[in-house]
Amino acid sequence: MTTIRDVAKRAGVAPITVSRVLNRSGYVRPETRQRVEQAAAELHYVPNMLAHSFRSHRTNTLALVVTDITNPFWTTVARGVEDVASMAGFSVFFCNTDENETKQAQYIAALLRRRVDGVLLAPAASSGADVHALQRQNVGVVVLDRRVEGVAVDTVRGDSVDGAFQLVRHLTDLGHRRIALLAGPAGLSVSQERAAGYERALRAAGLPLDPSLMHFGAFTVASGHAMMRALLAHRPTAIFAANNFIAAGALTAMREAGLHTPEDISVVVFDDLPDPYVTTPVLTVVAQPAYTLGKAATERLLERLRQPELPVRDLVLPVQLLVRRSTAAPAPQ
Amino acid sequence: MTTIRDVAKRAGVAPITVSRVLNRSGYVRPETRQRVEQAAAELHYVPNMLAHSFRSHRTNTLALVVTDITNPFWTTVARGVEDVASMAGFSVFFCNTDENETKQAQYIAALLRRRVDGVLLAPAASSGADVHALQRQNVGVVVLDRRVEGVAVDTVRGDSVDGAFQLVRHLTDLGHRRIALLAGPAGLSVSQERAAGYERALRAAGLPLDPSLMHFGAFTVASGHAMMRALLAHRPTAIFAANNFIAAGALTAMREAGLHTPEDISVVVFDDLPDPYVTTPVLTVVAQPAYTLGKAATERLLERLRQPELPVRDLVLPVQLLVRRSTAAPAPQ
DNA sequence: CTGAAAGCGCTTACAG
DNA sequence: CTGAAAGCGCTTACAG
Repeated sequence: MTTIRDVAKRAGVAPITVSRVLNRSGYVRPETRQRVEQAAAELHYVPNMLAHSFRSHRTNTLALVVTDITNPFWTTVARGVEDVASMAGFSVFFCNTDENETKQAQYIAALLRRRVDGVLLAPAASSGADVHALQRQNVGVVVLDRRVEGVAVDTVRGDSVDGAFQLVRHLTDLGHRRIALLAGPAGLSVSQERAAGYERALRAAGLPLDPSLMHFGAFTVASGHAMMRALLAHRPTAIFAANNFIAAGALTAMREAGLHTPEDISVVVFDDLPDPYVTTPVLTVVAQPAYTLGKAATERLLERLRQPELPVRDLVLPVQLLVRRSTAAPAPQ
Repeated sequence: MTTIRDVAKRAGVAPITVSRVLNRSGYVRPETRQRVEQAAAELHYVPNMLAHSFRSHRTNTLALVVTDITNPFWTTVARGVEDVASMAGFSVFFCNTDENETKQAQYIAALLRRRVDGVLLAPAASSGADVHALQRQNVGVVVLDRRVEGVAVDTVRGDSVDGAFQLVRHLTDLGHRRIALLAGPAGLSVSQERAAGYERALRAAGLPLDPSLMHFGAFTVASGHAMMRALLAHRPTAIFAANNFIAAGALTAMREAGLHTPEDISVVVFDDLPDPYVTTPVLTVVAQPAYTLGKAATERLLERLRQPELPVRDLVLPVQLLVRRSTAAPAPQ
């Protein structure tokens, strides 16, 4: 394996000069630079980034920790992250926690051992412990999609309260009075905020909160299915699903019960499903700018790596209501 | 930052003994082991994996290079990879090439600098150059989904010829005679093999090959849309889409032209769309065992890292035909 | 603009 | 079962 010393020898310079050329650090005479570059090329020199990182305390590595890599929302976020990172010369570890705190803690521990420069974290729980562990070791952190308690940390997320409010107001405007909420885990800020938007819209329409219509579960197809089944006896005329996978499960449960949308029950959803999956978009949704979210979060993280003293910022991105034919006025009683 | 020396000092042993305890390498007296473990815990010692990797020439890192992280097929493969890798103590870099050879070469170069132990590669082109570059530096390689020319390398993939044959035979059995092929890039083995299965099924039914019904493009929604538009003038009664995204584009083009499936045109597709996206599965598809594919490929890679002299193997996984209501007999002329 | 020396934090290769 | 010495391939911190 050829090393920086071999290159230096062939170019007739000291190793440190080769290092300066390769990293564009410090001044090198153009003539010298060229000799070094030629020597490196001739020897097919492959820099050992491990040695570089070990010595310089910089790995040029980020990690993206998400809760479900199977969800197109996160896949799209991942593309935004990947594009910005690779453009800046960073590689990205992807970690999938399945909304599991233990898995998350294990990943964070592994990332600390690997000395990643920064982490983009979609937290599986609202505890700030893992974020704190990272910050204590000087790892940059940006929290995605959800908020975390007890630590000062950059956050980039969509506007859950407003998105939920818009969706549910659309239903109340259509005349619905029995609107159910199918939310994610009760402990997550996104669930709470989407529930808050739901409640605000009901109040604005002068409707009472009915606890039998409000369900918390998980952001999965299975949970959406289970919540919808439990709900059917309470005869809602419309449902608000707090994410796309919950909606998918709920729709399956409706179909199994012989119910159609919007004739029997109107459906609105937080999070769109991208193009390839739905050739005919049906669901009324609030679309989050997922790619932009990944991009903005990564840019913020890189910024923070350059300037660690930057004041913490909570960036809330606007969401967009897309009305489609899954909603209609309720059937007359 | 506490180091292995600090731990050694506190435990009253030499650094190498700490190393042996932490890596479970070599014999250590249980008593000594315990003292070391306690010291490490008390000091909140975080091993520096960079130093470890640098010295031992082992990074415990893999990379998964795919062509489109947005496609649920690859997402599911990724889960299989991630699960096996993390269980074995490996972290995974995810790289997305967008079927772009240049991007792929850049990623491979970066992975070489990072000294990953192994790479799972879904090649963007049939050239074996990048595989060869990895092998030359003693990086383990398993090729996914597609074959590559001119190098001996492990391969794990679905049975494209048979899957295509089954789908198209299903159409010929229904009585279709004008069956179109919407394939991916002409240069990829998957495209060629799916075209070969298509041709074999037509021959088996005594049908001629009609070049005006055979189109090659890309594995994208846009390409499927464009190919379908070009095709409409030729009045096929059925189409075989070589992947799910091509099908999605084709269906949109059909809808824009006022055509329905299966009344106007029957549709069969290589690759399923997973649960959440289609509450009512409609398309007749061949489903690949994507999770198993990722799992099997990663297991094979880890095996090869342990035994580099293993003979090369081409593992072809069976696929499964799922008949659904996107297919019917052609309308009488 | 360039270089000699030291050292990052581990593991390898011996030795006992 | 345990340890002293050397070294992995770079960059840091000086020096000139």
